[in-house]
Amino acid sequence: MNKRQAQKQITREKIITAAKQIFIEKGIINTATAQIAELAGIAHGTLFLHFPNKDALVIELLDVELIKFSDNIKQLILETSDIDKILDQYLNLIQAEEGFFSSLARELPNYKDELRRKILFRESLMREHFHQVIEKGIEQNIYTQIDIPSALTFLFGTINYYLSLKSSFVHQGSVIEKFHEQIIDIFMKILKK
Amino acid sequence: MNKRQAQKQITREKIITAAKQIFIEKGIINTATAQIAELAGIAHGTLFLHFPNKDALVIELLDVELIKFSDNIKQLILETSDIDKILDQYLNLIQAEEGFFSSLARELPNYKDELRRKILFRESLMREHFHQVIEKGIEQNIYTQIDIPSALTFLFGTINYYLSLKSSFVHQGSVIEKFHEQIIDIFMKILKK
Amino acid sequence: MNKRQAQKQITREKIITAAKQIFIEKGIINTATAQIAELAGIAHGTLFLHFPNKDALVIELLDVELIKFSDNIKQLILETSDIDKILDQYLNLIQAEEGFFSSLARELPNYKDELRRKILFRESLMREHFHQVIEKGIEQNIYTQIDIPSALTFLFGTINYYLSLKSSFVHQGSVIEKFHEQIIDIFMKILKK
Amino acid sequence: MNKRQAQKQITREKIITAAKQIFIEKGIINTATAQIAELAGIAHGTLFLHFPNKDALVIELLDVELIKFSDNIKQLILETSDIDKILDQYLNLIQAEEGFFSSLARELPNYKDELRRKILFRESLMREHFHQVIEKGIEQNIYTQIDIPSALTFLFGTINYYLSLKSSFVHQGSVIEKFHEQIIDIFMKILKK
DNA sequence: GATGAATGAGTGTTCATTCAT
DNA sequence: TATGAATGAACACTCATTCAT
Repeated sequence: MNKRQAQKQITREKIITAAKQIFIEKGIINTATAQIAELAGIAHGTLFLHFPNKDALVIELLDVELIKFSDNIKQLILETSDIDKILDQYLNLIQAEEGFFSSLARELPNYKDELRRKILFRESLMREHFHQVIEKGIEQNIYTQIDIPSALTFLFGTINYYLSLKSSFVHQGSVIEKFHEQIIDIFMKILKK
Repeated sequence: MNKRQAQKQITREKIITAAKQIFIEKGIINTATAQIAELAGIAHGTLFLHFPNKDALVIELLDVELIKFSDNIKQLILETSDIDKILDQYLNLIQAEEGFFSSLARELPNYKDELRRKILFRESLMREHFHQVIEKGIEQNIYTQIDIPSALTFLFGTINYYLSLKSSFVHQGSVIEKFHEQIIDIFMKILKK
Repeated sequence: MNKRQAQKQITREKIITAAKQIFIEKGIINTATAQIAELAGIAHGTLFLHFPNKDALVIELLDVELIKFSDNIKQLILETSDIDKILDQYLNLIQAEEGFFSSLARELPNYKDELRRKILFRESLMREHFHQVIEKGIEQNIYTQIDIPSALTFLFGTINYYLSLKSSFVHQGSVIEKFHEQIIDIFMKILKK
Repeated sequence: MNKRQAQKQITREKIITAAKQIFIEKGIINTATAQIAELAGIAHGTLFLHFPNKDALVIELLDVELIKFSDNIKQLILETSDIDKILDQYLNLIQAEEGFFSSLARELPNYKDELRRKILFRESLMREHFHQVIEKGIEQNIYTQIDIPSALTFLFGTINYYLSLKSSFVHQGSVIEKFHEQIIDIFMKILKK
């Protein structure tokens, strides 16, 4: 990569970084592109040189984060097949980026169809991982016969609920940390024979 | 109430009715106050005579609906103490106003603190009702010893999740209807001894 | 009309007047709506209260002027049936609003289809008047047998050409005045037996 | 010319070619320089290495074309001195590049003074050719005594009118072809004794 | 000579709120 | 009490031109 390309990459990352920071602090929907540019330390127009429109920036921002997250999860599942350990690590990963996931949970229902579908597709990949592990557990007679998709919606729905209303559950600190054990307990209760 | 007050009341109700209709169709956040006024058949300025600002209108709108809903729930609980029957009826009530609750679930996380707190307070009253019934069940050795608040968050969180992402779960028709049985099944599983 | 309506009408006219002035000075296409509002002495947003968008303002502006003009022409044609006298008066009328017609000739080809069609429809009404008078003259054996539409296109085309390139034909003053006689002479030559 | 100069010349021609294509398709005024560069297959900045600004590019583009055209006309006039034959050929030449001349007629009135003057100077050379032929015809008593400049303005004005409003006269195909005969007929009528 | 990333002023349009009528 | 015209800051996006590489 020559200096030109490197510089471009840096600018692009400055935009993503600024956008992520704002996304976490107050959400992207109600943030002007001019503000993002200002925080990134670039001209307003420059933003549109790197992203054709605001939506594309949001997609990129979310994609980058969610792929990182997804890779971590895959790794996680290779290491163990104990649902409670996986779930424990999963919650730790969310907690590490809780600001991000909290914003995502809040804004997701308001995204345009295409964008929402994209994000939910990533989530469905994650569900897939969990699904397989639980399925194996059922075959091995560790867990009860259960409608796995419904059980997972309970799990993801609950986590989503905590995240989206985070500021109502905790004044500061992490919601996920606070309810970490309860989430695991209840979910394991659902799986129990 | 004299004639003037009566007239004022009528106008106020026209606004609330119009706002509710729009709230259900497309949410209030992305609706201009001018549109609400137009649908209500009043002048734009009149709206601000009855509500100091847009937020106050939203508060009022939600309060009216949620109180109605809450009253129904209270009634419900007096009639039976079977959690599955209560839950069944509870889901029916939500389904009857699914457009409303779907919009609420989508918009709630984006409301300003005060408004969100108000709404969640109403929800907490509902939790209270469920809490008592479950507690009694535990005492009577029908249900297992469990952290009731956490279990309820699973319940409300899941319902909220279905509602807020309704359009991703069903193309038309009711999400709650579609997942009615699963919700009850999983929740009863949580309570089971 | 009450005071409210009167005030609204005044504002509307302020916008039209400002728009017309700018239209004459430099054309509307390359003028920002903000500049029109500023010249009109109103807030930028107010402009869009009176016209849903810039195009609608242009349409209104042109319609008002062209209807005035058209009415004058109708009157003219009732008074005489001598083509040279009618043409003489026609050119006087254009000259009286030469700035306007010069801008119109310059911008017309660049308008969007619908708007251009609207304007050209007004012009076609004018052609109609001329057509009838010439036709009568031919029947009365005063003018030669000729393809009237083509002859009129020569007339309107030429006037349009002078107007659209006005600043290339005269440094100041009126183009139409300068070429008044030549236009009539050549056109009468076309009609001559 | 060394290799470097040759390369420069090639790039310059790529730009002109691309610009001409766009000029014909949709006019230059409403086309971004970036698009021209893209079509030319060069970097955006390179364009400004060859032309100090957008206007200079337009000047060059038009100059190249108009000189070609002018040379054709000169040739034409050497071959015959019948005005109707010259005019016939002249219209054929315009028709062969009708897209170009239509764009020119539409945009010309909106060019800045200097540019417009330059273009009109080329046109005046053409007028000169016609002028001489007609003058000779008058001396030879073939045509009537007439104000030649005015007559020519009728001719050029009319052609310009057809070209600038081309899309209003024909949906597809050539305006000039459609009105070819009428233009000649009327113009010959003007010259007739 | 060629590149292409960066600039920043400018565009038409929206909308919660105010206030004279 | 009701009206609705007016406000003006805010928005996403464009584009001719510059300049470090």
